[in-house]
Amino acid sequence: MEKKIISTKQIARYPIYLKHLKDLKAEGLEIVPSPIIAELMNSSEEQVRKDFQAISTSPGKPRYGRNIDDLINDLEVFLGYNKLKKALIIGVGHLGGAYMNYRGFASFGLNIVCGFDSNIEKTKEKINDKFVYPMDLLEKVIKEEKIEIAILTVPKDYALDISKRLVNAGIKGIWNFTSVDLDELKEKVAIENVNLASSFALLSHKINSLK
Amino acid sequence: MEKKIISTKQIARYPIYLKHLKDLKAEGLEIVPSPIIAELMNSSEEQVRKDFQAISTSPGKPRYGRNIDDLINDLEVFLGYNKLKKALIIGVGHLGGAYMNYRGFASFGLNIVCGFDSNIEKTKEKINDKFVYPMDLLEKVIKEEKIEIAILTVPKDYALDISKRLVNAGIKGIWNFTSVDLDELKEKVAIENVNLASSFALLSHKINSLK
DNA sequence: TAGATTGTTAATCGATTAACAATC
DNA sequence: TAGATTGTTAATCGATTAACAATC
Repeated sequence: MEKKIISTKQIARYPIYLKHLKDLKAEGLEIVPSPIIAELMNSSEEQVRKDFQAISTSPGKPRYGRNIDDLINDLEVFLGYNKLKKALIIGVGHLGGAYMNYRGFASFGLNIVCGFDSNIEKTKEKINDKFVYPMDLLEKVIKEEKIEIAILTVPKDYALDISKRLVNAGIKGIWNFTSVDLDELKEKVAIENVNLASSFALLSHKINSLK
Repeated sequence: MEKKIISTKQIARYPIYLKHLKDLKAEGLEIVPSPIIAELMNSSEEQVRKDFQAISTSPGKPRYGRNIDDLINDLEVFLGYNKLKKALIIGVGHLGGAYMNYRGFASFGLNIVCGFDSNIEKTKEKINDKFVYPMDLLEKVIKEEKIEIAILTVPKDYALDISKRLVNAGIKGIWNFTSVDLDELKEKVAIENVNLASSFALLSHKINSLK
């Protein structure tokens, strides 16, 4: 089987497909034709078909569409939701604390093992049943627990130094919620930036366009 | 002057340019040539020039580059950071609460006026000096305070109904942190989605590619 | 069979990259 | 003047959209 090249735009769409498919399944649907999905995605049936072809293990059936269970399974396998991954949260401030409590990560197969914070006061009580450790235990915990992913929610002055420690300790991916540029590490670790400033710029521009 | 078409990708880049330019200014730089910026952005000098040309009010100078203060000012005007905009946070849970406390919004020109929550207990004390009001005051506050932007951090079952109320009350833009599809409202209001599932899918894919 | 939906191949569109003349 | 950087125009690249034959 030939491996298809999958663009970042496609990858960003797959979780949205999955959400819609689960909704349709909950409504009792068993077979989904691409025009139905295109409608929900505000896209075209051609794009839906190409996207599904790229990740599906079985072909669609002309005149019917695709089996919804197969498709959900293919998407979950592609997205890795079926494989459990251990993660930790670095910086248990307002945002980090919110993510300690967020239940939605479990649906990605993401298991938040614990948090880390440089403030000793924060390490004195559990959040959502998870320990918050002091920073000097970082390397030890990553290695012993075989943690793969770090959710980075620290103040920006600490972001780069801590990221280097994460890489050296064996972290495979950094989900970067700071505004700091970590690109110098991207040969050694997967980095995904969540940039509120970019997102807000898009909102502003849309507001101005609507006027 | 002819208006240039600016793509969403460009718009997402502008806040990142601004950050780098402010860093360079802090280091004492007064003139920036595009190769320097391209290096920081991990992009090409051609792209940098095109991006700046699209939003700048003055041309660059061959052999010198561009004046850093002019550029910062042009970017801030384009991004609307110089215009104060009132916003409110709907749903003061973990994430909404974190955003009530987040200081970074001020740099976008965003003034978080207050929060709203359906839980009466939450309305009894201020967060970061801001009131949390019960939901039945929503329309009144939006109109009296002339609020433009809503930051939506409610549980997903409430997202669509509340969004309709926001639109009817005159909100211009919804920054949607829920996983709910609000596209049916997009003719009436600007909507920008922050989708953690898509972002995480990109991280996972990068991790798998590095292996 | 007829027709809806599939998958493939070709055309279009848009963004990035390259080439190069203009200029301080 | 020489040369670095600009802005413009052309070429390339990639993703989306369109066209259409295949098929259940």
